[in-house]
Amino acid sequence: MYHLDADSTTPLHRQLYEALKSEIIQQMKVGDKLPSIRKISTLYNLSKTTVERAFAQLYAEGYIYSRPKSGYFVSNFHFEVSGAKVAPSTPLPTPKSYRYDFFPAHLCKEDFPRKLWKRLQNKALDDSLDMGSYHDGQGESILREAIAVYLTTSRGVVCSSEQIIITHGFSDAMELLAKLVKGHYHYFGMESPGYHVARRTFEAFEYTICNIPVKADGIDLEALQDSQAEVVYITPSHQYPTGASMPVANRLALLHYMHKTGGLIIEDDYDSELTYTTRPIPSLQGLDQHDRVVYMGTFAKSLSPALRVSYMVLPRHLLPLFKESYDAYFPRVNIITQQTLAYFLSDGHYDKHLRKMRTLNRKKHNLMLQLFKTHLGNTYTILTQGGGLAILIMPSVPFDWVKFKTQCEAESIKLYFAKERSGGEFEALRMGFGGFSEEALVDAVEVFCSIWQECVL
Amino acid sequence: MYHLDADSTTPLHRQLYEALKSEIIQQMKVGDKLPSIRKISTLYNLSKTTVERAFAQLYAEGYIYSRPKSGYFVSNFHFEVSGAKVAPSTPLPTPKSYRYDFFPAHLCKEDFPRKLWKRLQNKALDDSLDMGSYHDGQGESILREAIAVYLTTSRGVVCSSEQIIITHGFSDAMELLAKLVKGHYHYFGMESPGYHVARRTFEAFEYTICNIPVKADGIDLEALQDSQAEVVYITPSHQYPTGASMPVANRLALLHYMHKTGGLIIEDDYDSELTYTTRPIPSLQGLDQHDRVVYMGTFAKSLSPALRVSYMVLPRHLLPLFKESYDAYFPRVNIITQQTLAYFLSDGHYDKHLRKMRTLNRKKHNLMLQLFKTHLGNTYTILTQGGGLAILIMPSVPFDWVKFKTQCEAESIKLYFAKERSGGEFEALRMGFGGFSEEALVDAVEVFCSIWQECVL
DNA sequence: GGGTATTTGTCCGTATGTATG
DNA sequence: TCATACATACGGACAAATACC
Repeated sequence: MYHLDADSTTPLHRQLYEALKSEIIQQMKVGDKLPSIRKISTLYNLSKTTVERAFAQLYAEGYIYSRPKSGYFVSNFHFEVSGAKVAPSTPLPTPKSYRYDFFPAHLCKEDFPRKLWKRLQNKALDDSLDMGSYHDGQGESILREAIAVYLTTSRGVVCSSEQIIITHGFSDAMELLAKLVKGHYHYFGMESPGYHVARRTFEAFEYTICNIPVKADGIDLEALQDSQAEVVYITPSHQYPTGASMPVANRLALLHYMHKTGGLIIEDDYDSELTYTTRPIPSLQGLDQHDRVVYMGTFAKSLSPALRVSYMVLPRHLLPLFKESYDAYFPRVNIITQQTLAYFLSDGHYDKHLRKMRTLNRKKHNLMLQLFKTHLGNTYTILTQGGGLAILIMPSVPFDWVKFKTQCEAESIKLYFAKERSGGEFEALRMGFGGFSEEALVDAVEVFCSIWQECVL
Repeated sequence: MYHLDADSTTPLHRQLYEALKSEIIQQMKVGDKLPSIRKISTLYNLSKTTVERAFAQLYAEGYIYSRPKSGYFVSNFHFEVSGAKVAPSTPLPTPKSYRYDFFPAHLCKEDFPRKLWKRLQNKALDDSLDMGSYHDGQGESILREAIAVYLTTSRGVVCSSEQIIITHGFSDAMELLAKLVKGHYHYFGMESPGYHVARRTFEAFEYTICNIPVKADGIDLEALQDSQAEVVYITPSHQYPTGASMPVANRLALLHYMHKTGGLIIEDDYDSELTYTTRPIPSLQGLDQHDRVVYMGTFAKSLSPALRVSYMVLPRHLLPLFKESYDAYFPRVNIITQQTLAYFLSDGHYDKHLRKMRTLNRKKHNLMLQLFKTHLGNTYTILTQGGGLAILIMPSVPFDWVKFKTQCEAESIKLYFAKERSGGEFEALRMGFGGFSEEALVDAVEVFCSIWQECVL
């Protein structure tokens, strides 16, 4: 006899379903006949449909089966009653939040064009944007067109929109590429030191990694030619993390070599928009005459890392392969975002925004340099400057790294190291300035510098 | 002698830079000395800084180098003059657009809650959302909380927010998982027939694929146990594409087997929200007592495929592995979208929307069934119904498939086949109704039916 | 063992309160 | 405020299986 409450908020058929289910699990055996619908309906004073509905649900889930005009019976299943519950998982570490976070790729939240973006995204959602369909997996063509125009005029990239693929970040683009040329290439040349995300992506797809040293003028071409690398990843404008810029001579030599060997160059142009002393250096892709370059760019550094939009420009000869293999129906970025960004670009807002960001960040960049000069005397060397969102710095005198790390942790300063040697000895710090306002930057750097001074031996 | 136009919109230093660059490339040799800054400035009546700036840019790009107090000289580079231009790429096929597209996963564009979404996304962008930072790579915690609540109450999934990962689509989730458990498992069990995207993802990561046949009650458990599969992908609520529902008995047996062997079950609950005859069947994950299930869900079928938001619920024992390996700073979905969706869920809009969508789609589902009955007589068999966004149909009489395909193409009808045999013989059609309005559906199905009738032999 | 009354699942139309727009 | 839509619940009609005489 079950207890059914007509006044409850849970409907009667639901209550009956639960009651029957637990009875079936606990009391009944396979093949047992359930009371007929009519019996239950009269017994509990319910409508037949109500009972019917409870039965239908039990049937749909496979607890019972019906023999028409005969009755419902318990299906053939066995519920484990053994107590063994889910193993208690090891407690997860909660990420600490820091007072001063020198993350080398943060932007200042005030610098994002909120109001404008709001207007544009409202407009995007108005314009009969079809939210019911799968769109072009390569990205909205209106956005790809806008990016093609930008790249051609501002970055010297030679391309058309059909070569562009919209991705949700740099690593997404790298994964796509790694998947695309898998089987065609096996050796992946990587700047060393270089951006670990690039290395890891190709590692995951089981390419053999060739580490090529980086010199003052970028990747070492002789070492590259001595290696087996077929696909080589480079950051020619502003090498990550050393900041080296690759001169035209090397660019041309690299292009020539890759043309000769049939290899591929991945040009990661991650922060080319942010140069503070000269105009941005035109892309390597623009010098390419033999279709050997995959160009990668992003809006993370110049507009917002939270938007999650990057892009990749494929060389033309890879397009047929791409069209064959990609999922035409699965875009990698939200359509509203794509449409909004397209407006942002084609209405000329992006150019304005870039100029503004360059000025703002140049100020902070110079401010940080100034602060180091004032507070650190001659105990340090600057390795990288003149662009991006961070300055690379290392001690030029004996230095107590261990104490330094502990102290910074104690003062809630989050640091980012450019290179970590096995012995726990650190070579350089990537000091990001983008995430701070000017006042906050002064504050943070001064705390940092006072600890630094204490650790000079 | 260059022509410099002071009235032009392009700045003078830029004009000079271009002029010098082309002269260097075309006329000069390595080591040649450039005219001094002063000489040029007097010759063209320019300020020294203007000339300096042009030189600085050429220097930054590596065309020239400076010997202090001596002059600027042409760097050691060689520009290819050989004509070999970019190979003309093979012309790409432009995707045809169809008059009647029976894509089995489209929704009706009018059904997306535009106004509400606009309001919520404006609110999201107001609420001091930090667009300057990288956010939680696992997904915004507020969204994960909201999804956890929904899954627990509506889908019978037992989970907390820390188990949830926000992805930009189903295949994204599958890729993450394939990468995560790589090395731990090697054999991937796949429903056959089944969703090819799932198979392909694990193939790309070099798992060995075991195809397990599907019977009327879902995947064949005996065949599974005879195979080597360690990780098995299933769609228990509504098998893709056959529509089979897995009874409790089989669910429990599968869970037991996977517990015994230490394997993993991937439960793809892609369209569980859309059931038209019964309430949604509770998830298999909820029956799991031994932490063996990875649950996958999506907003593509119920809200919008263009939003690009799906999610995955990891079993607890995989969390430490995940935390170690994932990129903490790279969310896979735009933060504004995540925040907006979080509001949509936690304010109760999603539940309402689901009810509405269920009703709308049920109508279209029934309408399509009715139209088939009226126009096709007894020449067909329905294989799947009662849920989702498509009905599976096949001829029950001899049928001229070749003529049918040609005719449909001629009438601009886009069809989707559930299974394509090697010989070009087709077994069943997946007829999507979600993308049509009711009127459009009547129109489309009638055209379809008239062609069908002509092809009955 | 065959006819009949009864039981049974199934299908269909309908009323009511609540929530939505 | 009002009209509509929807989930819930009700009862009758039908036909097949079953039980009984």
